[in-house]
Amino acid sequence: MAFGLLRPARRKFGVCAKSAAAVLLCFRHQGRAWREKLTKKTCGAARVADVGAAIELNGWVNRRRDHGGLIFVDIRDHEGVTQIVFDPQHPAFAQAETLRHEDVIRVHGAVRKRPAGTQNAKLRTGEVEVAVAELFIHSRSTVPPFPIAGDEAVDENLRMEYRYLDLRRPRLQRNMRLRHNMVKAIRDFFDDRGFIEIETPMLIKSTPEGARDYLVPSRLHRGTFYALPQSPQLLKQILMIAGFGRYMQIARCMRDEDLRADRQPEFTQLDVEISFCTQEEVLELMESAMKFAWKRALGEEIVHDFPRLQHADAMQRYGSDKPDLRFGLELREVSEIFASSEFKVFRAQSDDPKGAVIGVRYPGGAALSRRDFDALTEVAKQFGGKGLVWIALGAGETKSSAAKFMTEENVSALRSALDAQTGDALLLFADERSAALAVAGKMRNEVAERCGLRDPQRFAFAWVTDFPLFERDEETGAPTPAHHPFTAPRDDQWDLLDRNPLAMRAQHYDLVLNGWELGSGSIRIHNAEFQRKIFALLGISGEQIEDRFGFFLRALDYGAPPHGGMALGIDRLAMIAVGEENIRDVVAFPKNQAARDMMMDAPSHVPDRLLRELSLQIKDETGK
RNA sequence: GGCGUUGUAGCUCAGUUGGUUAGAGCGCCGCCCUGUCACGGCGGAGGUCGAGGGUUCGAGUCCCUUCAACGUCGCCA
Repeated sequence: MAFGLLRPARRKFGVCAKSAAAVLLCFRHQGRAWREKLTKKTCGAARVADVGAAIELNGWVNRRRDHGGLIFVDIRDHEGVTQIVFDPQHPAFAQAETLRHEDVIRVHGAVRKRPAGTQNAKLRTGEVEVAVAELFIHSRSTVPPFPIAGDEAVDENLRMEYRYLDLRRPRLQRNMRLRHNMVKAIRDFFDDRGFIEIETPMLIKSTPEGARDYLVPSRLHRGTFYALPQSPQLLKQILMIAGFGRYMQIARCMRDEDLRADRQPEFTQLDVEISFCTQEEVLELMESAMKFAWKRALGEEIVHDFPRLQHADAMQRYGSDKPDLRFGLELREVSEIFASSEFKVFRAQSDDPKGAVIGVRYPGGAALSRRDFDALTEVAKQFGGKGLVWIALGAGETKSSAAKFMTEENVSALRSALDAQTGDALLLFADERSAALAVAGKMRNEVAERCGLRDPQRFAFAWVTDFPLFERDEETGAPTPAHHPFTAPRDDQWDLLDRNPLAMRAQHYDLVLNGWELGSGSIRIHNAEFQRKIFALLGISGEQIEDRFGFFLRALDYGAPPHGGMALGIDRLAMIAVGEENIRDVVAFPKNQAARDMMMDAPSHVPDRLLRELSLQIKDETGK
């Protein structure tokens, strides 16, 4: 153990009198002229054209190759890696022998061409190297808990606890840079088109609907709370009323809900709002913004218009309001095939107008074993299904979990309905129509995943339009907003509000990318009277309306322009663009699944003094 | 809150039907090495097998409880 203590202590004072003397010696040797020509460069900069130049490099020790008589060190910074060479005759050699991973150094030296045959094509700087004249050690690193130089898999616990080290690694360096480029492109795009970025407050009023609010207790008004914004929705509408016309913001939003791979409690939205606009204008603008960002940040030209699907159409064809259009495998309703079937479960759904039998094709699925299909059935149950019936269209024979009930006519009708070929399998789901579509839609994605059809290098954007204005609350049966209560219905449908609100279509649109919902937008209600009617329909009393939304309704009373806009999840956008499957990999300091910051260890207890100032008292930490 | 996966050296992992002293690669430490670039060679240190309990002559391995991370359902207007 004594040795273990001695060693770091010695290294900590590595910049000793002896090496300082060596530095002086070095400068005397090189002469003043050389020193004056010294230019500072990044570690990704040196090229053959720089040969002979005197340069300064600062960075981390990425790798060290000690040949005893000759030491190579790869020095790394945000721009790249350069090989530096220590010659045994040089005074800095002894110091170079003490360098370890992640030590931070500065070197002065001469760029020189590498000897023939020793160039490294993997490095941008690989044709040259720097012959070190002087070494200065800015700081030493203890041995990192995981390797920094590569991108090998590391436990998420460790990565988040040592986030600054994880961020040093190539993958997150690349991800954060690409995210920046994308956001920069978006800002430039909107700036060019006359939008201005306006910041909206983080401390706002809690409004009842939607996600759970993060609350901030007020010291000056004890017993009351600010809420952190779930989105700047009402503020941006008020900015339209305030006459700003074209607003955008890269806005932080907070929602206190459970996390997922694509959800963090705080996240970033591209928030856009425009006065005097139509839905069509918003779609065209946002589509152009995406194309511009893709070109600038990824160098990829998206030439085709984004496909547009009506909500009902998306549900019927893909069983989802965020269909993944990288592949086909459309769902087909095959209810009528079972109209006179012996198969009671399917016939019941076929006969019931609310029921349906939905089929999905599984390319090459006939090769699956019974056991595989059993496992697939379990997956279907996890997706909320009652199960599934499978038909394997083998070359020799057709097998099925419902072979007893399946006639040859049934099979051939299904086969043609689903455009299936020999070697495919068919998966059938019978349930209430919306439930059957939902399960089949999830299974469609699952099948595509298994067939390798979800290529992360492909980007399939799509618009989903004509959402219903309201959905039926599953518990109470009452109408509840499909989007939010400020969404305008189609202009020709206001008369339905009193008669049949659930039939109303909204001027509401979603942008979808590779099966992820990137964001939603709508044309908003700009008439206080209509807005009051919507609140009333949602069962909010007059008193509550005044208490929660009074400020907003008053604003609407002073001449509100027609307006609409959209909000896009920047984190998700970046995640998909860089090909990650987890949002944490495009966020510098993410929270874990339990919403903890593992690096800072937040949230944490606070001193009683702070609580007293806020008139707060913790009653029971277990929350029971 | 429910369900699932994972947890063995600093890291990534292996560990057979329960059986002697728990292994490998990388990293780390020491010595050697003048053209490497995942440098190489020789030697060495390093383990609460997530934690607790149980079954057993004997548990990394079987059972129960629990903790953590991740995924997912609920939730996310």
